[in-house]
Amino acid sequence: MQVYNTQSRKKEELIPLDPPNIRMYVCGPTTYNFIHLGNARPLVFFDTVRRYLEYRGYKVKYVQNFTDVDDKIINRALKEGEEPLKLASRYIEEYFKDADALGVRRADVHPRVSEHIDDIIKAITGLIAKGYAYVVDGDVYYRVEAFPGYGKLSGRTQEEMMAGARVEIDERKENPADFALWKKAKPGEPYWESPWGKGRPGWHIECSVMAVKYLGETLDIHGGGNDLIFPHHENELAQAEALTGKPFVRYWMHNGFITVNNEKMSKSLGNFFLLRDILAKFPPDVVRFYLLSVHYRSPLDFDDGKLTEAGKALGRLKNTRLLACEFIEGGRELEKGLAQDAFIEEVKREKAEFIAAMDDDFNTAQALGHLFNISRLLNSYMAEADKHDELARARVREALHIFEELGNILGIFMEYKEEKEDLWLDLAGIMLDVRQMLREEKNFVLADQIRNCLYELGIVIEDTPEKSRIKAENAPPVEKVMEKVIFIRSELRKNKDYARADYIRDRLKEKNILIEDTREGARWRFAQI
RNA sequence: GGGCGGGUGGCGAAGUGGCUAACGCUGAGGUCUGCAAAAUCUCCAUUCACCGGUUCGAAUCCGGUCCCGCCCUCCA
Repeated sequence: MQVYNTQSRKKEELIPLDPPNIRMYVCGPTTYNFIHLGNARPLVFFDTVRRYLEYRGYKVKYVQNFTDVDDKIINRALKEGEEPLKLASRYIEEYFKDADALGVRRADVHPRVSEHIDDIIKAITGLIAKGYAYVVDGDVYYRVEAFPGYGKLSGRTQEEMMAGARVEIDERKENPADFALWKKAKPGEPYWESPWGKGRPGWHIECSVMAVKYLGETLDIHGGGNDLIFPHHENELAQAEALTGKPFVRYWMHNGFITVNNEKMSKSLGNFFLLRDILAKFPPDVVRFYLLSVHYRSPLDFDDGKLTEAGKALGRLKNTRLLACEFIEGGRELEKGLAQDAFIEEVKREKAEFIAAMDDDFNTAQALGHLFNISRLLNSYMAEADKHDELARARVREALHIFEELGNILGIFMEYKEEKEDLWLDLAGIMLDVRQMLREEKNFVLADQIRNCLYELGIVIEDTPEKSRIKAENAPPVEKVMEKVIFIRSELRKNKDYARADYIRDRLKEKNILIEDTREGARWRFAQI
């Protein structure tokens, strides 16, 4: 496998320190708000990396931190009159709601800064002892000059950084590039006791400490957004290597930014999208699919139109899955080997190419292309094949198995909570049955009226030789569906088709719905039990 | 100012020396269908920002020009 390493700026063969183990650390959010789309990209991408590495036989230990001690949290807590740590922990819970929705698996460890203050103090003490840090009036700074490799990740020299530096110069620092390991607490701020007085950790030290604590002195993969390269990861590296004397990370991976109308997403521009708001408009699998449809190192532009398009594209894949499931329904499992033929061979070729694409620096966009190819192969095969042929079913079963296996690496085949029990489906089913009767007696006018009624509710009917199927993006409210049912029944009565009108009434009764005909029209209610 | 990355069809987006430049969306036509929908088939870039160069051969390598994004400040 090839992995692009930010530090060397080229793709390198992935060789873990201790195969088959892979130790992976990804920087998690600072929890002072709901996460936004920009947070979602690394989440989904590195979750996919993890799934793929596991698929390839690696044993992955995955750690993702929460920064729950930070100036932004303190400021926000101050405004809202809440305890900073409580606020942070509240948003950690909210974080999990969003991440779960996107199908992001929980990390093996989710360490929090607030629970590692002792480790951090120990690390800072060690850095001071080794001459890599110094104390100034309750603050502790990292001595950049003492670490010769400083700048090797972001690829810049200290002189270069000086050139365009906009950092205000703190006269107490030995060198303007020195950064805080420990910050003295101002009045009213939360603090922990330390050898240097009351204070809290600086921004970068927590990751070095927690990564080493849970994964060892050398990680295989360390990931995060592009913007973390400098200063965050540069500083993490400087701290960790100064302390351990070992290489901190073998492969640095960074994802590109999300833009909105080709502008960086930022609060000042007012083009900030909370994941929560997006998930209110689009299903989570569509969001996940969209994030993976562009190579992770490229910028990804966001707008509703693009997500709508992604929804259609993903719909193709999901439809294939549905068709294939229908095709193999009820069939027996055939022995392997029997099913081999040119079709299966082609599917396997696409699978091999999918894997080749993922092996090449996790090229999810290209991998998706091969998934679409399998989709087309399957659809074509099913269109030609006889679903009563056991052999054909066995082949479809095998192809579907491959299709789902690959889709699950990307995490785009989410199982929605079962809607089978939903009342609207029963109601639509009754309508469908009535429509079928009407079609059989060639009453297409009314049959089409039923289809249109359902369509207005967002329910699509597709007729096949065997049966008709119902699809809906979102479950329509029962009241709306009942409105249509009553309307159709009244049309039937107008046509003096009382048998069918009664049929509807009887079927509804089975579902505990009573119809009462009045002079003004019918009304309905749930039967008392 | 310094550093990094990028400009591919109507749109999105892969491809980094040689197969017909993937794949998705959109559009056109055909098959299927009572009609639809879904599915399927065919078509839609002689061309990869521009100009030079290297090479038998370049979207892909080199040089230059123009444009865009990101980092250098909290940020995923």
